Amino acid sequence: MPSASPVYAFSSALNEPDTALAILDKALSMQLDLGNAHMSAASVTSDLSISSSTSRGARCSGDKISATNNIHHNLSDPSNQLFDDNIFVMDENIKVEDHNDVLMMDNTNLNIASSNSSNNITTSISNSNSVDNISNNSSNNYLPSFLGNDEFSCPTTSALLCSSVPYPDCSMDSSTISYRHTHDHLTADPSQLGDSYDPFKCLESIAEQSLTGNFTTISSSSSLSVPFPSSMASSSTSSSCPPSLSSIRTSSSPSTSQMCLPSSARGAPSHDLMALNSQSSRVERCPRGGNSLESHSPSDLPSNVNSFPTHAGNPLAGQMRDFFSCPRQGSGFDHSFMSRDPDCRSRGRDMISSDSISSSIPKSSASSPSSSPAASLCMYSNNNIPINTTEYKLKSQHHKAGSSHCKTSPQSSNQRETIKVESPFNQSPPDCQNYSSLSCTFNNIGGRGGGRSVDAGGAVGAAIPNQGSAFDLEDSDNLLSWTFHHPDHWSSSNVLDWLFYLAQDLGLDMGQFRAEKFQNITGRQLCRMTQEEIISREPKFGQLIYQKFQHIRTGVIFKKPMSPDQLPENGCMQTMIANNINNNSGSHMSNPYNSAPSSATCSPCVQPYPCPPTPCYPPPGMSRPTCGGSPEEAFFEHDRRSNIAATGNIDMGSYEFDFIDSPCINNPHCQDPSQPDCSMYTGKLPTQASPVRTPCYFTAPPYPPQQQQRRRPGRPKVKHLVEDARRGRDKKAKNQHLWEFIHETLMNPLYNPQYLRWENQREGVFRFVQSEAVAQLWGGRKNNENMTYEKLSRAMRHYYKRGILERVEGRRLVYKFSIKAMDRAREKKHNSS
DNA sequence: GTGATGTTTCCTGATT
DNA sequence: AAATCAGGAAACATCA
Repeated sequence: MPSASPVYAFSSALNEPDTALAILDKALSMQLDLGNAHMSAASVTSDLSISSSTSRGARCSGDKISATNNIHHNLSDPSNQLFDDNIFVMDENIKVEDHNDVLMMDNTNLNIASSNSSNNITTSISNSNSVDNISNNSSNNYLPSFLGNDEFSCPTTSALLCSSVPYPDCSMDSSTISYRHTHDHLTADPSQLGDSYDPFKCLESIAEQSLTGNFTTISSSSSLSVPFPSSMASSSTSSSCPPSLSSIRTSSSPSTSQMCLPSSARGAPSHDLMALNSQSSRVERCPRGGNSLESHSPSDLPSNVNSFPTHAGNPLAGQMRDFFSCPRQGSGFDHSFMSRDPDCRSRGRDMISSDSISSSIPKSSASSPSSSPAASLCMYSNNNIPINTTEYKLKSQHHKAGSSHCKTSPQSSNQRETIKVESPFNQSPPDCQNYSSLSCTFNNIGGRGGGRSVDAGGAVGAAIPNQGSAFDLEDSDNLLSWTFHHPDHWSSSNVLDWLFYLAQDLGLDMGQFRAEKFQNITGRQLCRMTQEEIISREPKFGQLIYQKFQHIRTGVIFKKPMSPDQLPENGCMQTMIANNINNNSGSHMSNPYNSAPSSATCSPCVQPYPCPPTPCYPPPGMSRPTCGGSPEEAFFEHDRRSNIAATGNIDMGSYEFDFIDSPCINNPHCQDPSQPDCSMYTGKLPTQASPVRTPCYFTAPPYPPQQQQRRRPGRPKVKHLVEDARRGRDKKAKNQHLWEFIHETLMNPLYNPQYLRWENQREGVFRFVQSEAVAQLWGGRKNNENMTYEKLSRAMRHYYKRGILERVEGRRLVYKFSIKAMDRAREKKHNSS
């Protein structure tokens, strides 16, 4: 513990609402990532300050963990007088996105708790009522080292600079810190700034440093503890709101919870979900869902709600990501793996397999399956334009049928016939391989634009993200990626997602859950593992894992595709999902795989059945003309559906064909003209006596492995397949050159230093910090979800010849812009400004 | 339609 | 062992 109470740079400033908001505004306008600093500041100030940061500060960090820890820290320090009885704890999962310069705050679990005793300080990290337990909880990886836990992420550079919070283990060195040469107050060692320290100037300087590229790198290896000028330090104020702020009492603990709103928010309904932004936006009831902001007392918090920081950002869409800082590596346990932040996890994923990259970065916000409180934050710009409201649903509050967005579905989903197909995996584990080419879709009710609920092995239902296409879901970090594939086709990351999903659903103690033992296990491998083997990896929960996995393996249920007349008029998937949920209001909620099995057989391909590429996988008993589109047609359908999902015009009544999982794709065997016709398909179902028609297609098992034709080198021909894909794409973004994108990303404090960082900006030397994450960003820019660092790096290497990049010998992931490229980048920036 | 340019995809092999 | 690097080859995307 630090010997003296830290004086927080922003604390006193935040005690003056106008000043606080001004600072925050400034930070926001600069798109500045304050990292932990702001939250730290917010957390140690009074409720008044928190109310400011509720709307503004979250943008800066999203790292509630440090806030909590700082609260803990301060409460533990009897000399600290900064607290009174009204402490608001900003929970994690706060994301703020910046759309058109207007703040949008968006959080899955905005828990505003208050307490008048330290023991009730909410921490949904560990769900502990005891503050002391927080630091002792082994599952909490994020505590500052001065609390006795080494797993703590250092603040960002800007946070270090602008915060006087002592981070003993977070040093600045020449590779991480650049100061703008001309700023006097930053040219010196920050620790020597003393009374000259000015948070405004600090912010300004950092922003300029980040955005202008006019740097001088200096070396400093000292740990940073910027002394705050005594003149600015002051103790916290009372719990009551100052005249300039109105007060909102939160629902769960009205006696103590109080949230001070900027005066502009006065009159807003106290129990409605709000976004607070006193200066650039107003607060109103959300028009769509009517969800309420729920304030939760500590006891209200689900035990597992914050087991992982939820990455709710959407970098692929060019939006701000949340600023969760990854836990630091290197203490014997790979916390990047534990982290549900895909950025943090990407390292772990990299170690797992490159084929799991597609889910490294979410494309859409989606609540964690276990997230309980719904939150829908609505922000309005000054011109009353609603800003990209994102909703997170309560389990019981999905899109209501008949809402303005959905017409009522005439057919409730539970009336659909379901078919239970005994999984061919229900045999002893070694048999799994015999059916390895099974390509089934688990994605059969939601379709594009709809979420899904899943059952992690018959556990419980899950909240369904209401937005995003199926592909979004797969890509997102909502732990549902495994639902897209048959267990035997799970990648190692699918396995991890399932494990974490299971853990969350069952409320397993993450501190004891050794999911990392399955880090390199694919679904097939898991399929082959005996109970003993699983238990040997995970002694505590191994049996449970085994049982749940067997449940999934053997309990695959497919639903019959709906005929057109069963579809909602406008094909609103949300309606269907809502109905599905509403009609499954029992304890087992809307589980597409858990419906009562039916003896009904799958009807022949109901058009517009998206058939798999033929001649490989027509559903058994189906003729090619009905079902068999060419691979190109199938691709068109796929692409068309993607577009539909993107536009919200959802075409209904079809299964999703799992292209990703299709063993046909890139499988020379499949394109063998000698392959039997679809109807002749010989793959066997476990119950061959009563073959059923399902969207689950079989092909001859690849075992014993056949001699596969070697693929010809080069990019495969997919002529005419991308016509649809072209539509609607942002040409400008799409045509951006890779090197320009890289440079732009480097200049963006949202991604630098988290994804990319300068090694020497003046020289143009930079390094990939999270190579796959950058690749995904690039892929997002180009609407190419299959982008990998491997491919990106190939494109980068082409630049060597063209004189855009220069080789940096001996250093992995390090590249260097040529002078020519740097000049061009400068020129471009100059022209654009 | 064509060619140029800039990737993208896949590959083999080497290096770290 | 896996990630990364290097670079060939070919296909694709876009633009002029």
